[in-house]
Amino acid sequence: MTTRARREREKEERRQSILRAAREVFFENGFHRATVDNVAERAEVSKGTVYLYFESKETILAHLLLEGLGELLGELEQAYAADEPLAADERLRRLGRAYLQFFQREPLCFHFLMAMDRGRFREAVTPQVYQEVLKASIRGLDWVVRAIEQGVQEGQFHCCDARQAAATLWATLNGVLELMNHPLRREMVGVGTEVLYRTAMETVIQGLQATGSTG
Amino acid sequence: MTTRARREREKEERRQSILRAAREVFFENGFHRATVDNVAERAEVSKGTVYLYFESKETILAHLLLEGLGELLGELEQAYAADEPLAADERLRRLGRAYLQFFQREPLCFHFLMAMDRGRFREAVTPQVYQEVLKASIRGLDWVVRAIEQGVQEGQFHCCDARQAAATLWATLNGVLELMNHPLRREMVGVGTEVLYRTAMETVIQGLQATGSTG
DNA sequence: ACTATATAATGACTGTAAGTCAGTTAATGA
DNA sequence: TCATTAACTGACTTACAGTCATTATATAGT
Repeated sequence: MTTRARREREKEERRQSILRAAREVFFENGFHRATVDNVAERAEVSKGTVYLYFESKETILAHLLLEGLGELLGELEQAYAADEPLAADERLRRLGRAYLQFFQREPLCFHFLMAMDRGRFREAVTPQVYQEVLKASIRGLDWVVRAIEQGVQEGQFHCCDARQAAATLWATLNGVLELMNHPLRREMVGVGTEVLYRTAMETVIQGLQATGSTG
Repeated sequence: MTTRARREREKEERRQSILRAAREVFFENGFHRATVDNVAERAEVSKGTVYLYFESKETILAHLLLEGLGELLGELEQAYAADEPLAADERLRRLGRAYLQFFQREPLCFHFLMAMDRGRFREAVTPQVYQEVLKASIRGLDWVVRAIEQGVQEGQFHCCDARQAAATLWATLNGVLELMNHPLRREMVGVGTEVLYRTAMETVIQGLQATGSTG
């Protein structure tokens, strides 16, 4: 009975084609202007079918985010690893840059990641999906934690708690991305994303290197 | 013709009472679950009247945000000023704390401030209102810039561009607030808002104090 | 006091889009 | 071939933002 296997494969393909359609439609029109009917049309299925595969419009976006986070994790791993042995601060720079570049490339992911905790989304997405997103975030943060722990062992960093320090860096990068997301905000700071990113990164790294550091 | 003046005062009172009603309803049910009918009912007017005073549901929220930002600016001013002369780092700590406490007290404001740049809101709010929010943000940031400039002059801080450094601190605090906004994220970092705030603040301050600082 | 005019307020109505479900179609296996 | 199950459909329901023709109220002139 190999039919079962084929059936499942076909279902997975449908699912993927709906996700692909959604990615296109959400990207073209923005999430809130895109309709589920648009997605259904693009995927060449009926609206009912879309709801057979996903519980809500927000859930579709959540699964796009999960795909994206999987990719990001791979890129963070690559950034962490290196042919030659690396100093901890250099590892952090590489991780930070990978993070920044990923979300500049995938603005949908960033938007949803940031909006996930809020009203409409928090309610529309099942706890399982939410947990998966968190798990991915934690795995991402772990690369930063690891780099910082290396720095502490090598005597380059002086923070008490590597996880807190990692969270600080993470919060900073998110803040920078959020701040730089809109042209008017950018104007307000009077400097481009790249420059602010570098400033923020170096400031935090130097904070970690300072003796008597708190984190 | 003093009637004109009274008329205008009455209109302003209506407006305020709608805003008050909206604040209550949005706070109780969350913005996305609250309906404009709810707001109208609470304010004891019809829905049509609400739309006579505000262009959209989002615009109401935007005006609540503007009210809040006005308050925040006052508190930042208070935090900056002091009876005795203060060191720059202490000024930054006071500003940061005021910022944190304000948004912990007014989660609606924080949510909207963060969501403002995104789809639905960006489109629903007129450029004027958006500009006003930005102007308030800039005025807030200016206090931080001022404190950092003081630190540079006193030789405590070593950054090239005070505005960039201020933006870094600002981004960091926003990131911390965002991160700590949800219980599950908090669990992920394994530490409370207060502790992460302090870590982040001290890390950035030490980064500014480090010689050869970038920002 | 009476009436014309302007201003403010109303709520039934419209439009849109998410989400549902009774019914249809297609595939599988006996 | 036919019965059974799984997959799919799209017209329908529901909910809510936003509109606008109509009604009510206040003001000013006579």
